Amino acid sequence: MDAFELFRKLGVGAKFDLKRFGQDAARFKVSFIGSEDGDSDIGGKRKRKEEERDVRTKKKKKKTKSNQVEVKGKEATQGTGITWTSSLDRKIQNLPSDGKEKSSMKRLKHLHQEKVNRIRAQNRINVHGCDIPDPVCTFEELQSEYRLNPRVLQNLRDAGLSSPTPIQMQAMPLMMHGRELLACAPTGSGKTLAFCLPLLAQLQQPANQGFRGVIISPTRELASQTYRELLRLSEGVGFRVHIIDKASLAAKKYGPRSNKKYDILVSTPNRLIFLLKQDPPAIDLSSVEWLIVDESDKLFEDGKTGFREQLATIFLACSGPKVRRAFFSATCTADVEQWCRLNLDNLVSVNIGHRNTAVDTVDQQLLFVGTENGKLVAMRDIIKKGFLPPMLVFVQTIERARELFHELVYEGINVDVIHADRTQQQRDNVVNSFRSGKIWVLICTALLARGIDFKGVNLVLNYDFPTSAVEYIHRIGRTGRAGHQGKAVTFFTENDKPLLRSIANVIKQAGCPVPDYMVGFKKIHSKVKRRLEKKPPKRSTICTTPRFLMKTKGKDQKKGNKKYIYDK
DNA sequence: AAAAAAG
Repeated sequence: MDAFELFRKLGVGAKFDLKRFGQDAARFKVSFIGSEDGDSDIGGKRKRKEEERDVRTKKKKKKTKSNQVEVKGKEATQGTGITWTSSLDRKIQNLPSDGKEKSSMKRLKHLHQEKVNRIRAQNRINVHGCDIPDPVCTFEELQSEYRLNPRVLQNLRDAGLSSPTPIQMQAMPLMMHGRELLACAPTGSGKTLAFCLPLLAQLQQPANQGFRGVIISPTRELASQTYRELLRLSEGVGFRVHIIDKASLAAKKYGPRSNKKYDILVSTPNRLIFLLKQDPPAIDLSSVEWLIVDESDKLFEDGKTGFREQLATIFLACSGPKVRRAFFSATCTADVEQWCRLNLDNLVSVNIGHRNTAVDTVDQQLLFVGTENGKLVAMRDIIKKGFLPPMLVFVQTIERARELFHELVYEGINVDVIHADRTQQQRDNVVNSFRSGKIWVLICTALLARGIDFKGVNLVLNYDFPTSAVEYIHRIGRTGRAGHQGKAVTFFTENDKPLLRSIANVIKQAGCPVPDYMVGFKKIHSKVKRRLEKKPPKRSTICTTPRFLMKTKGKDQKKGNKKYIYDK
């Protein structure tokens, strides 16, 4: 038996008290997000934050105490058989033998810690928090250590996945220990699997008590992608995974008189809220054990029409005593981190590599195109020179997406466009055609900027300059996924100067060359930055057809004509 | 500015 094996044997025995944990969390939660009077403002006023901090300190003390108590028997882990390695200390203390053996145990422990540190360093895993379980190095460990259904493991192999990515190595054991976490890992590095696998492992098997896992995504396209991923993973295991496609139909399916025969729900926020707000509520989330917020920084977006309030409503609806929360994204704002530190229970944060950086598998270029009209010229140039499809083209607004589509549709290439103003049917069709290669060039808004995993996108073209470095990172993350190579070209004009510096820095940090003068630009004030995110620079219309050739439609031509001002 | 419920 090698040292590591011996260590593991010694570590077995201490059980993690989920039940007790859950009750604490329940009390914790009520005092945190809102209250009975229906205040659902996440992380609202400073005053409340102060109170919360007090509660938190008290709770921390309590936790430490309960951690030392080894709970055995029925109520211990509710059958998850989780090992809690921190018990090794106690075992060493209690060893009846002489000091010699004791010190050799200590040496073993030290060696083990060194090994763990090495694994984390090699995989650029940075962790923050108390009592963090060791990373796993193989998917098989999920079966041996955490009782993952062997069929799921088989499904993994069938999908050609052989070993976990860094985020999976660390996030999976954390979730298996029921730890609330904030995870930040690059685009295309396997975050979806990092929460889907432990979710399936923790739920163990189908149960007829309503939804126990909920995953929230910012777009329907991402929700449906995650849904399909879950279906594939859980094939043959019997979990009932659902997605809300028609809110009105769903009301009947999940309402108070339903049979509760479902396990996992994937949804966008508003559809879920629509169900929650019915009287009586058309869905019950009180049995939820895991609430996973994908693209968490996006869903934390504040403001009158932001997602944040919606998320708060959902948090409150997950009122069960066992609810655990996990946040995943490629980018993380100080805001989200602050909220998690204050509101999550004994938070662990996991970062893979440096936060808010672009992947280095994308060859990134900035291209000066002079004026708005220069973009169209440069775009046609790319097409004329020949490019390797599929290509994704990002623009800033729905209107501009439409305009660019009209300009390119006659170029003899297979081009289509997707944005939130298209029907669900159209959106689904477009995504499917792009996936199957029927469309070579897909023009899109921020709708496709996050999370979407198209295999083998060869070029991401930022036709319009992104409004922030974060948006840039997500857009170009549609290519260069899972270690593959990708390319991104970003057009810029004189108008885009304010944000040029911050995006040039992202590019430089990822190891791609940028002209020195850009990085030398003055840093813009954060106030200006925020304003740019909300109000990107005004761009003239995308159109090359002289006005006298334009068809006018109906009586509204005065309004219509205004759109077609010829860009000089 | 985009996204998110139907209709």
